[in-house]
Amino acid sequence: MTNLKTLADHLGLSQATVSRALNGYETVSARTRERVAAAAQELNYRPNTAARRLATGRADAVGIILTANRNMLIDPHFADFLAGMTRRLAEAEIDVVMTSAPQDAQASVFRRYAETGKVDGFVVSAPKQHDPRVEALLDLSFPFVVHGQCASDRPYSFYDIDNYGAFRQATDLLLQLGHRRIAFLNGTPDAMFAIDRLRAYRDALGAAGLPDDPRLLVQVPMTEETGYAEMQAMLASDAPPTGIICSSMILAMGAQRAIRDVGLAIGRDISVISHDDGLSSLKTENFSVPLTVTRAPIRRAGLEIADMLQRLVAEPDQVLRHLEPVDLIVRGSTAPPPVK
Amino acid sequence: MTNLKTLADHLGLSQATVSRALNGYETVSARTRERVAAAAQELNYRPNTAARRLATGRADAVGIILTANRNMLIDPHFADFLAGMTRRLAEAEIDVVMTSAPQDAQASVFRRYAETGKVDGFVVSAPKQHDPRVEALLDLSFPFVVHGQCASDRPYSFYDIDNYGAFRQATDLLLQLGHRRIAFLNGTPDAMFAIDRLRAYRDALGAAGLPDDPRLLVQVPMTEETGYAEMQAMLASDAPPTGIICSSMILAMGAQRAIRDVGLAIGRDISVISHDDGLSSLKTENFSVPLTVTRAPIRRAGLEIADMLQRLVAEPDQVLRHLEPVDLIVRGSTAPPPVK
DNA sequence: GGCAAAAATTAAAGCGCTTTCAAAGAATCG
DNA sequence: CGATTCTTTGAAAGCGCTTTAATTTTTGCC
Repeated sequence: MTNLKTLADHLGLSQATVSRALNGYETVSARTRERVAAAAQELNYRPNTAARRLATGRADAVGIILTANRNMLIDPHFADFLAGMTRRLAEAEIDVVMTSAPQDAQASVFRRYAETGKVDGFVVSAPKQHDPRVEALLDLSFPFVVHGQCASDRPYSFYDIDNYGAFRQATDLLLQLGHRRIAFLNGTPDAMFAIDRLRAYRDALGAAGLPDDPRLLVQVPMTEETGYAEMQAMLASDAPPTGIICSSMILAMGAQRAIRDVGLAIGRDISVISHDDGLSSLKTENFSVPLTVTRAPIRRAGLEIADMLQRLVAEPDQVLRHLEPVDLIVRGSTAPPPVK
Repeated sequence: MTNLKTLADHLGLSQATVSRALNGYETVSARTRERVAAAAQELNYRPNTAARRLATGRADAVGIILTANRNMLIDPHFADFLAGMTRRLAEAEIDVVMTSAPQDAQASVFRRYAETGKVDGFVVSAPKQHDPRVEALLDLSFPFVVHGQCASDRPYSFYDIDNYGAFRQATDLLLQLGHRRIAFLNGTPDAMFAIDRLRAYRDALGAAGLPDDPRLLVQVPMTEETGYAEMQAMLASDAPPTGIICSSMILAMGAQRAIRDVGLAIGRDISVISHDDGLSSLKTENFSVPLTVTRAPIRRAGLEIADMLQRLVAEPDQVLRHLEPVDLIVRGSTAPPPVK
């Protein structure tokens, strides 16, 4: 394994010059720079990462900490997001360092990774309303971007989609079509996005002068199974909804199955709107009836957060906020409620 | 940020002693060790990762390189695997370093990561039959574990499930039940596992004296959509299969949808067997008829590979091979073919 | 040709840790 | 009690790179 010294000796130059030549400094003559590049190639020289990190203080890496047991990675949303982010960071030769820690150890692991210099920045995924990870990183004033939002007194950088706007629009659409019994199949309210979406749903109903019926609000883990079970239960009740809004495609898939099971037709007997994160593994085409969706590709979040993180690492004392607008795409799954 | 020097000065000890105390060397007196531990706690000392790496030569990290564009991460199999591996490695304080590179640059990126000392080992996912990544790592004699197998002249470490055995069993089961038109919905034959499985399928048919009908063999990307489309096509043909074997649950989901669409009943009109990787997001319970499966939880692969990698890093000159047996679990989706 | 300024190069310090080798102190023993 | 061994600590040399400050070489100009 050739190191800088070997390479420098081979060239009859000092390590300093060789280092600068390889890092593209202008103070090195063009001729030397070429010679060095050629020799580096020939001797297959690769600068040692640890040494460079120690010297520069940069890790050229960002961290992601998975929650052990509650595996985010399994969540297709997260996988899609991570894939996008990793790809973008790779372009800048920045690694993604991943580890796993149980819920209650998260904040301290974040701190350790920051303090040992393993990474230059973090992305905080799936924030809770009051998130200790965010507070810990703020205390350290360590660069990080939250994917989503939380409720902190202090300013912090985040990328989020306009959850409120999206679900307000969705609910309003069903209201305008004449629906009065609109159900909401949401994620569990520990996640901030679920809280924002619920607020939008309630505001819309309130503005239309409708009470909100607790039987029409379901906040559950976003799996196909629960979507199926909850939809089934609602359809079996005295006063089933004529329209339903789902917080994710996965839930919508379950709901769709329940609806089909009882022989109802989506877009005729019952209207369905889902939020669509544009998951590559779950296209809207999968649904027999094209779905009306609020759409915000999650992959874009990965790309954008990669960029934000880089800017933040370069210049730590700024606060970056990005609120991505969400489109409402109206397709065949929404229609006026059937006349009784 | 307190460093070793500060801590040592604070204690009135040398850096050497403090370092040894923190790393649990026996040559340090118990009393000193405690004092040091207390002071480290108090001053919130964290050893700098880069410095430690430079000094020890270990990175305490293993690498994963995603293929840009063809995103493995999206594949729920891969996500499940990675989650398991990351968790296990985290127990040993080993990081997972992820990056992304286009197909044709993969081997060279592997090399760079090995040569710069960014990681101590690799896991090679989704191996092709002739895989340049494996050859590159063998050339470097760098520790790595292949998740799956490939065809190399040289010995290498791998973890694989017994694909041949599993699909031989599955095919034999259908044959024993009396099926004669058995279809195989496989992944694309660039992946080694698909090749092994196809061989098993063909051997089983051959041993039963059956010709293999090319119309019953489909090798496609493993998505729900293609599963649906291909099953639909087969069912619409002159001589539809009475039994079908699917290489993944995702394909089986698509097939199931196609079968249901034409009004057939799984386990009565048509038998279905799928391989089940035990994905946490896709339980066999999702299927209206409990599925007969060849089962090998992919999460176990993550755990086992994490262990193998650690052993390999500790002692590089060994070759580890693990062939995980696969269970055939017979449930309601298989039955004798319907009598005409 | 001589001198100042600019360009190119180098020596050496430093990043923060581990580890070898040496030294000092304590304990053992004849 | 001095010689010997064992235990504990310390000084200092790396690990392989970057970068500051100093030095040498070139260039430009009168």
